[in-house]
Amino acid sequence: MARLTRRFFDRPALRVAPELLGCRLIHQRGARGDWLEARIVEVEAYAGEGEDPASHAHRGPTPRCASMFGPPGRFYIYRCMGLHFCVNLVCGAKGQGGAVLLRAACAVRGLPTMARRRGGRSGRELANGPGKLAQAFGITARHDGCDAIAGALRVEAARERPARILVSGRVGIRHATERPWRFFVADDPSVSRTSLNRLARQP
DNA sequence: CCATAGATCGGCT
DNA sequence: GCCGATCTATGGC
Repeated sequence: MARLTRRFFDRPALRVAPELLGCRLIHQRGARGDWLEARIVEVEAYAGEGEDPASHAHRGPTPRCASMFGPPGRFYIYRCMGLHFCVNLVCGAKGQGGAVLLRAACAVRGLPTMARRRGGRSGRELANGPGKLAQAFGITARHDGCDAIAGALRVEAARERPARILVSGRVGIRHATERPWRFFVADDPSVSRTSLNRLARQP
């Protein structure tokens, strides 16, 4: 077990985000159930209330983003475009509203279950996007607000730090509010494919 | 390879 | 009403 600490998440999302690369997203379903595990390869930071126009927390708490304002180290899960779910980790002190979006991961354990949930896809296609990652893990709104440190669904510390990390703008954010807050593992096939990848730089 | 339509929900212009 | 922290299927080059 390589548990993360509450303190790890009790920092600005921008600081936590790059350190989540290489960490493991794990979904342990009962003593005899499946063990799903994936190495996180792409994340985005979103700041709290009043700091970041692209963040759901920008204008303060709403019913949807209430868990962003809860204690750090828990999940903020929301439905995107009416269809998919996106998985975030709450960062910073309680009441601030910061979070890191998990955008992509490389599946390392429980591949058959993920493949079934992903309609028979395999390899990098299992979790190379925010909605795909949530689908592969079976994550829905019922995980919103759940503990991400010791729960059945959780994040564990990295065994090895990624060799090279790159930064780019966040995907799908309007130019006026754009910030270089997307972090991903260089040359990793499980990173989502976007034109921003070519423009990425060293942190 | 690239562009686009459609699914469908919460929050705000 | 409209737009968005998305993905897939489809059609064109």
